[in-house]
Amino acid sequence: MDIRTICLGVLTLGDATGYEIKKYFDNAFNHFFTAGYGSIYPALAQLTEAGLVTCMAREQERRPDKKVYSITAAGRRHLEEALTICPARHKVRSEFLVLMYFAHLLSRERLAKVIDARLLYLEELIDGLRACENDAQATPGQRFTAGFGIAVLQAAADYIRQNRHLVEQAEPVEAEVASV
Amino acid sequence: MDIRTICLGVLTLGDATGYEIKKYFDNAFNHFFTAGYGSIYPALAQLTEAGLVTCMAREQERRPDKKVYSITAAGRRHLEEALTICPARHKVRSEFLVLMYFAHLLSRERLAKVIDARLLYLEELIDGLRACENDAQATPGQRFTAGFGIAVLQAAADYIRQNRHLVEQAEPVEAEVASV
DNA sequence: CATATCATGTAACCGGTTACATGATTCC
DNA sequence: GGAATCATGTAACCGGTTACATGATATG
Repeated sequence: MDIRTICLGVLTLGDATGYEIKKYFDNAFNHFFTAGYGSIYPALAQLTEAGLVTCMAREQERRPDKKVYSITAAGRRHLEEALTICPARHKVRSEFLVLMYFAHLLSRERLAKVIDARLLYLEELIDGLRACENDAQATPGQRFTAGFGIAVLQAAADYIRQNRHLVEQAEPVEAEVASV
Repeated sequence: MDIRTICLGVLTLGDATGYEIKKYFDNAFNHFFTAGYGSIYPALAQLTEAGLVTCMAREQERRPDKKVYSITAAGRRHLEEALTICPARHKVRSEFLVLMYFAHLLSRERLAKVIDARLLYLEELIDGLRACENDAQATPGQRFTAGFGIAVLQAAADYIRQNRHLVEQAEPVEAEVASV
């Protein structure tokens, strides 16, 4: 599944500009999918070319024209097809956990800093998700994914707090200069 | 942080071949970092060229020569530096959660199948991690990351079981043909 | 006065994935 | 007999990231 498909999905929730779609990635999808303007604008251009969305330019003074995209009937069909055949993977790429795995190669300061920063960030994310979950307007899917994020991120934070001693109490390796 | 750095890290745990390093990615790193041969072998070649590892070829009959890699002193220094300056991100890319977010666009069958498959896979992963966690030989970092995986994946599985009704009980959208 | 928001886009780059190529041995 | 394991590698591809380009308005 690529970013095009997700843009199409967002447009089923209402017409939107690229700028507005980006906000979905920053807010709702924050904890499970990311995309920058460098992906979204080209995706929208490709969708337009393929006839899966239409674009209405609204002139604005002293600003780039606002381009409001709408999904077409062909776009809806395409989206349903895509959501039916795409694999349902869940991929994690965690430099944080790599650092924990090799914790014995890090200085105590670095280790503590990395862990503290991670905990701080997790709390931020969780706070953001609570707002989504409590939104009365949210669809079931939106509530489910927000709740999922809260549950999983909270479990991560709890685990880190309760087990950081495992890596922090171990002796850091002194780059083979320890003896002699 | 790229795959080169992780290969270097694995080699601090003992000499290894590319094939053996792949096993780390498949077992220990499974839940937080992936890499295929197409990434590992070129990484090892680049590390060798940079003098960060050395390579001893062991001849084998009727098989490609086994190449055993060892980290050098320069490699250790490079690794420590890399682990000190690299960002500690944790990135998720979940097609599964995208599907849940747009659950109302999926058929009931598809939705149930996706959820069941995810639960099954989560249990598999957790079982694999328990073996790592209980390994008496494991370093603190290895135990920490395995425990982390168990905690987080278990939380995910529990959440899905307890809340799948949120998305499964909602009416699927009938592609705007519902009325008329 | 500086930062955030609104608003769109392009081009180069990079790194990882996938597919291909080869082939014997051992276990079920 | 078929699948899994051992064992290494290359080349094309693709998709997402980063950096660049532009610039007014509103908020603190």
